[in-house]
Amino acid sequence: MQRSTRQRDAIRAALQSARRPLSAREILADTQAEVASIGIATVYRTLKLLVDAGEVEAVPLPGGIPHYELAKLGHHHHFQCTRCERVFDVPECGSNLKELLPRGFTMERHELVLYGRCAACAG
Amino acid sequence: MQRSTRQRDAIRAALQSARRPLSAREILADTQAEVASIGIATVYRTLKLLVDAGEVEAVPLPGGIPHYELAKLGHHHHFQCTRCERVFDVPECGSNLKELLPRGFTMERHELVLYGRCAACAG
DNA sequence: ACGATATTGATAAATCATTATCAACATTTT
DNA sequence: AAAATGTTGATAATGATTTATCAATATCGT
Repeated sequence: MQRSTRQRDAIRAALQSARRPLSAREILADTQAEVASIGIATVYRTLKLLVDAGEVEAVPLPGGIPHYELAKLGHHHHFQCTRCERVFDVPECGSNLKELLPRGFTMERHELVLYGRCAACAG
Repeated sequence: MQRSTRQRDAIRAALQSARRPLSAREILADTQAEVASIGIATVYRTLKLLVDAGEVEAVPLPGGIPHYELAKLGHHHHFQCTRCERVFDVPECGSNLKELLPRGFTMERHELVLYGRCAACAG
């Protein structure tokens, strides 16, 4: 049976309050304020648990490590700051991507990642 | 001074005839027809050379390894087949992505990758 | 509170793409 | 052709993320 632990609560809370996708290391850093002894293994284990439960989704990034965010945010895309490397959510792009496909190809999903400077790093 | 070798010619030829981005391993496999003894180190070394020379561009993929294609193909996007993993080019999407940015963010570039079945795998 | 057992944390190990090493070899220059 | 040196290929090493191990600990049902 699955148990409720301070570590798991802290990881869920970190994902909820960040309002942006976090890497495993970011989650570790954020949760250490709540559970000082937490280790990286627990972060990875819990992320796997939450992803398998459908509570969290992995965000794959071109040339980067996966980030994680709460599932059920609706379809949207991501922005990664080229200076601080943080990832942010941006709204869906709306264009009809299926029109781009060569004949005979079928589309299941798409990933769009914008790169640039976030507000904090733009100055 | 830089020398012309069978290996380098084979790698250039593979990238030219593929007409789609290739991974290092795909390039190795394709060039072994021409130079049976070619090794993976030579593929990586030559790719680095060609990228530095501006002749080839690396295509970063979400959750995947970089693929390589000839530079100066103009702006476009990519499609990766979820079955055979091959990557294909698709035209630029055209929508105004800057509209998606939060206030204060600036955009430098973007990566769009479509996923699905290619014509050969769709059946 | 107790017992059963799920979970944790430190760290060793696994994974895997990429790079470094270096003797053998190929190419270019003389 | 011979010398000089750039290149190759096998493989060891690297680097970085992720997973496995296992004794110690925390949680939950009784």
